[in-house]
Amino acid sequence: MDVYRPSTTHLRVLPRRFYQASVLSVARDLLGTYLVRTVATRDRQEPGSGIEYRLVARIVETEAYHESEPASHSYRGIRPRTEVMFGDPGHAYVYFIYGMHYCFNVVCEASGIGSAVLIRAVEPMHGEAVMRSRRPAARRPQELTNGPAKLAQAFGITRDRDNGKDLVSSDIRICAYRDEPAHSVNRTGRIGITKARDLDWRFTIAGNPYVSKKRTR
DNA sequence: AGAGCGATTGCCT
DNA sequence: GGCAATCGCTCTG
Repeated sequence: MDVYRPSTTHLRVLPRRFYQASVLSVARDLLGTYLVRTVATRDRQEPGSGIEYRLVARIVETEAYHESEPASHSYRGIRPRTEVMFGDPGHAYVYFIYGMHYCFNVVCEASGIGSAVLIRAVEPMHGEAVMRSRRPAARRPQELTNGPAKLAQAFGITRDRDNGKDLVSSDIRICAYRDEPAHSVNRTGRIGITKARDLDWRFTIAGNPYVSKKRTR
């Protein structure tokens, strides 16, 4: 049996309207879509000749955040850091946490409403070699991308470089795959937060080995 | 101005 | 399971 590896040519970029919906439905619907980073390099032998490669991974775990609940960065209103959460849907919100990690989010709902979906885990499909080189601490394949800061590292996502980027047209995009198989969704409480613990706003693809480990606490 | 802490990870026992 | 790393953001005074 062949390894399941979607062809890059059969990935189509999700349109703006996909993101202009309730944060909970977007968080659920992002499962089974593909995070794609296109990297342009320069050929050493022939300067000027364009070479590019792609990092592709399937989204398997998400969490919703909304201005109406205190666990969200947007709860305190518009600030320099949270400005993009209140901006147009379909853009990247990247924040810096614990003095050393970045996390990648997708802005959704209408402009003016502060909401975003945190991408917590993805399953690599293309470009594993590059991801491994960026994640030397990873012992097992799952450790490449089974956590929000891990996948940001694997994809080279940082605040300076990527915060505010348009996911419809920039070098970071999210795509649907034509022949993506159906999956079942689990819904649980969010990980690592202390506020609004009662909300089941975390979505995972049931049984996927790249779903992040749940830590006690 | 300063304290306290966070949507995490990796190393140690 | 415990805990250090490391700094931007928020709140308090």
